Amino acid sequence: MARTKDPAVRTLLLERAAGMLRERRPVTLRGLVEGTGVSTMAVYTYFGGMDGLWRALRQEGFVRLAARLAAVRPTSDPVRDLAALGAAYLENARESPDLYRVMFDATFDLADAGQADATLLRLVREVERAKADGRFRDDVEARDLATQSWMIGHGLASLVATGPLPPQAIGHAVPMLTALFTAAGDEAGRCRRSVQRGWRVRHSAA
Amino acid sequence: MARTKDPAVRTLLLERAAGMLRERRPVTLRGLVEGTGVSTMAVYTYFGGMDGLWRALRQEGFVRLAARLAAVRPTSDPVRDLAALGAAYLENARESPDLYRVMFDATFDLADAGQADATLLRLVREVERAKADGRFRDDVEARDLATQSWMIGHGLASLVATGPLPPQAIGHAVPMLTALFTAAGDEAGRCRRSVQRGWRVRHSAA
DNA sequence: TCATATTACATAACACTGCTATGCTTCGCG
DNA sequence: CGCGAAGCATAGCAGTGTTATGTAATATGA
Repeated sequence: MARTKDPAVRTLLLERAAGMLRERRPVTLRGLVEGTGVSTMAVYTYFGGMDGLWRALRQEGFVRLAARLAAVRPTSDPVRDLAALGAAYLENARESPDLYRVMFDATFDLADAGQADATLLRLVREVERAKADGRFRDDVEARDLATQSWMIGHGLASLVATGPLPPQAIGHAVPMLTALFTAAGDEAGRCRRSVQRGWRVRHSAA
Repeated sequence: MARTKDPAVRTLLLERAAGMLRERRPVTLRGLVEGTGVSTMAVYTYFGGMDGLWRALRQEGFVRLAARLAAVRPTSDPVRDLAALGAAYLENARESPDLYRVMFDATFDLADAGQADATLLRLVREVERAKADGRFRDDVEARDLATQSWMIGHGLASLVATGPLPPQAIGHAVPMLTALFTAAGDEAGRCRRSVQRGWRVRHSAA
């Protein structure tokens, strides 16, 4: 029909926006396109406006998060893997706290809800695997326990990313997840070892 | 020295800003003073600018939260009271979710940190009372357990206020707090009953 | 008591924001 | 081919927070 869009411009703008976010510079329309050679209108042709850019940025954040969770290789210990997923979640939030805040500050879009649901599904699967292994009681609703794990992760990530809690407070995740999984039926000592092992994988190098 | 400030104007603006926030209207400088008879400069003489207004609004939010927590009358069961504090916290967040978001969205100020610390102190005291009653183990750090309770409350309040989780998800607090307090040493059945009792006080009427 | 200085406040302008209207250019497709 | 639709640059508009300037009111010291 007519001149076609260049996908490179889209990723360029997205990358640049993420960079400005990381450097704590205000992400503004004119500041975004400055120096790139493209005009302010590009933001409208590719994102439909600044709202669309923020939406795309949130989606990008969820994609990165999903990649992080996918990189957690399952072992023979599903409870360990649950803790490893939590560690990956928090590591991701700690590395780009501003992006994390963008993901959860604005009121949720339907597209965001889908992305968030996909990441939650990863946790649900792991809980189900733990149930199949007899680690959790049969009456434990996988989705409930996954949601509760998420809430712990988000509460921690949010309070650290926003400022009220110092970064080292992330360590609170270990006893909290242990308490949650033990209450779900796992044997206390074994649970603690599993959680600590899953946690260390991600947080020992840092 | 000169003309003196009228404190009524300050509270008027603050009240009006809270109202606009509640009605989900954008809180803007000109929109704030429109119809009040006062000029835009009033915001600068009383708050030093919009940033100051937001700061005052956050502080107001913490004052309301503190009042809510103070309204929780201690009983002979400190674990029940801990749950009641959590319920009050979440009730407050649910009643004015936008104010809650304002309190925790922006990066923390020192003044906000002080306010937040004061509310946390209420939890610490309650945990210490439970320890004195022998409900929790002696090696439990009161401040740690209080912080963890807060994280659960905030994670829940944040995810509900922002949108990813539906309001009924607030019920997750009961099993989570039970798991946390049980892990701290409280006897499982008794803990569950205490938490449920403390929770019901606030959430049965709603 | 009264002059003075200081403060509150109103008006208007400024720099910035996101956005849109208007052309021009460019290329896909019949 | 050529026509028309889409990308895209320019400029302008409405809105934002902020600041400069002038004026009126009033606490304070003599």
